[in-house]
Formats: sequence, C-alpha cells, structure tokens
Amino acid sequence: MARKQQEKSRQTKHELMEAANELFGKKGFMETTVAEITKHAGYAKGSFYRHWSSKDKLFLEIVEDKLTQYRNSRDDRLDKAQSLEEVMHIIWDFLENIVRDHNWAKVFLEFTVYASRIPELREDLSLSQYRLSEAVFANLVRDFIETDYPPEKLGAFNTVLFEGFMVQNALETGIVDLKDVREAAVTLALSNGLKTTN
Amino acid sequence: MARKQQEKSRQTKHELMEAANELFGKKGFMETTVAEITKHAGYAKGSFYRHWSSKDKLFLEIVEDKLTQYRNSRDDRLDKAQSLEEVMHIIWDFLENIVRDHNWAKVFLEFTVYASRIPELREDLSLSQYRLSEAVFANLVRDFIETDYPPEKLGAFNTVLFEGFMVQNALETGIVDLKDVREAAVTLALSNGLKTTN
DNA sequence: GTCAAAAGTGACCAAGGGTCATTTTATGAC
DNA sequence: GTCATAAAATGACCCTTGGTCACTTTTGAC
Repeated sequence: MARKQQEKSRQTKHELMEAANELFGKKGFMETTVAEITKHAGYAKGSFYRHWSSKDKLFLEIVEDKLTQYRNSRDDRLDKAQSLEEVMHIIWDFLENIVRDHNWAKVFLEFTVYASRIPELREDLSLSQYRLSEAVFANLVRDFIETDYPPEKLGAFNTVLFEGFMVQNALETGIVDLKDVREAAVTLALSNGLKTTN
Repeated sequence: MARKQQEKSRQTKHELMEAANELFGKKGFMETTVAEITKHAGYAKGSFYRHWSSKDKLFLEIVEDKLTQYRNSRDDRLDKAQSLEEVMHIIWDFLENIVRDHNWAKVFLEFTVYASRIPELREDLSLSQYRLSEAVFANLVRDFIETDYPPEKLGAFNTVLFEGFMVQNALETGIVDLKDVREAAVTLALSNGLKTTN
C-alpha cells in the first residue's frame, strides 16, 4: 500500500506549514521567502510547490486553520450571552486572542492589504473561511439590538475598529491600546444599538 | 550660469513625480515599478536614481506634498469651529478629501503596512509630515472636551476608524461607507468627550 | 530484485529594485 | 565656432525572489 507515502507527504506539508507559521509571525508575509521556509523545515525550494501552487495559497491555508482554531475557542461561550454588552465582550475576547497569537493580526493585515490589489486573491479573502466575518458579528449582535440600526453595520464596526487599531499597532504609535478600542467598540454598539444610553 | 540645467533637472523630477503620482494612484505602490514610472515620463530607469535613492523615498516625498496640500485646504476653517461636533466634521471633511483624491487613502494604507516592517521607514513614517497626525487631531478636539477623556485618544480614534474603514474599502466589502464611519466617529467623540449624551 | 510512482532536488527563468560606466547635452571661456 | 568641463540621461548589468521543471532518490507492490 501507498499509505506510508501519503503519510510522509502530509508530514512534510505539516512541517512546511509549521516553519511558515513561525517565520510569517516573526518577519511578516512579504519578508519571508519561500526558500527560507523550505530551508527552515529542512527541504529544498522545489518541494514547496508540490504542496501549494504559490506562497499566497499556503498563507490562505494557514489563515483558514487559524480562524477555525480561534472560532472553536469562542463558540461555546455564545449561548450564555444575555446582553449586547456581553456579546461585544465575547467578540473582543475573540479579537484579543488573535492579537495575542504572536503578531498574527499584523500579518493578517499585511496580507489583506496586499491581497486587495490582486483580484483573484481579493475574492478568496472575502470568503468567510479566510476572513474576520462581519456577517458572523452581525448575527451575534442582531438579537440584542433595540433600535433600527442595521446589525451588519454594528457588526462591521468591530472589524473596522480592530483593523484600524492594527494599523496603529503596526506603526507602534502607542497612543491607543486594545483596551481603549474595545471600550470604544462597546460604547459605539450600546450607543447605536440600545434605546437608552447612559 | 548653470541655472538652466538646474531648471531642467527640477522639471525632470517634477515629471517623474507626476507619472508616479498617477501610477501609484492607479495600481498601488507595490504594483508600480520604477521602470514604468520612468517610461511613463519618457526617461530611462537610471534617471530615477538621480532624484531619489529609492522608490520608498519618492513615495515619502509625494506623501509630504499631498499632506501639505490637504492641510492647507483645511486650516482656514478651524477658527470658526464652535463645538466638538463641528470640529469632528472638519476633521472628517479633511479625511474625506483624502479618499476623494483617487485612491490615495488606499495607497497610504498599503505603504503604511509595508513600511511597518522596515525599521528605518517606519521611523520616517511616524514623523508628522508623513502621517495623519493624531497629535493634530488631539489639539483640535482638546478645547471642546468636557470630560477627563484624554484628547490624544479621542484624536487617535479618528485615525483608527479611518484606517479601519480603508481596510474594508480595500477589500470592497461594501458593508459600511465613509458616512457611517464618520457618524460613528462623531458618536464616539460626543459620547466620550461631552458630559451630556443624547 | 525490479520497476513504476511518489517525493525531493536545485539549476534555471523572469521580473523588479538598484548600480554605474558610458554617452549625450548644456554651458561658458577663449 | 571650438573646446573643456560638468551635469543629465542611458541601459546593460547585478542581486534577490517567486515560480518551473527535468532529473535523482526513495518507496513499496509484485
């Protein structure tokens, strides 16, 4: 049987992904070369292209893995949410996880901006498995909105604030931190989504 | 006198900047090559490096020009501002100008994220002449803040929201538009900066 | 042991940023 | 007008990097 060969191939792919994961987190997407990834994992450059058709595709696969991972760590808390404020904090705990995962939020941002110039890649990136999903955020807040403010927009503001923060963070301006932005997001949600504001 | 030569040199530089301005706006920073810029202006590649030591430096010079331009169109309106809300709208008119200037806000974002990986360039970019200045925004809102919320942070949220919006815009998600984000910024400012919220 | 298929290799290609020796053009002294 | 000098402009060349592919090595079925 050819099972062992498949197994070996999967193992190699895994090793390459691990190496890439580490290097992307450390140096970013652009600054990490394919040759570095393969060398770090102990292979030759050519081997890379037996597993992915491009550096972009590898990145997308890593993103998919990571988002699945992040989402799994969040899902079980959703049922318990009792208020808009609570939901917002669940969302921001989730976002905080991403920032804590080395510098991956920064790497996401880097790749997002890069991908936005490449039509095919931009389409890929707007698929939910590759993206902080505004739709998911919208669904989370929908049940708690008392006004007629569109839940899609309320959901999207989380992404807007988060990604805006990531730009600040990338430049290391140090003026606002994640906590400030979380508070702002909550303020905004309560202010637009609830009838009584305090 | 060698005046005419200097004049010619300045003219060439100007033509190269015009070409670059157009191409960057159309294709972005990364996708525009030095050879394209020089060809578009009618010169050979080598001529580029008589005027800038790198593609990055040319970009910084264009940014500086543009920001000066944007700022000039704003300065004369500042005196008239009577309330926090009014100041916020002046800030967002200013930001709207940048978006209207072809796709330059997107190009700024692209360059910002790119620069954040290159230490020397990141330092350049945090200089005020190259940057949407949080400090300036902070000064604008300072006089109208009634609470003890730090004006630096209130100012910075404008940049955060604006740049976060630019990421959405780059991906063409279409969920929020500039008007939504402006409103959010105003809501946030009034909510944090004024004693009475409505 | 043989041999086909899979895994792995690295020389090679093209594109792009940047360099520099060389050529072209402008200037001013005579 | 001519010549020397300096500035402006050129494009062949270098290096790096993503991607290709003909070749070598390893694996496992028989």
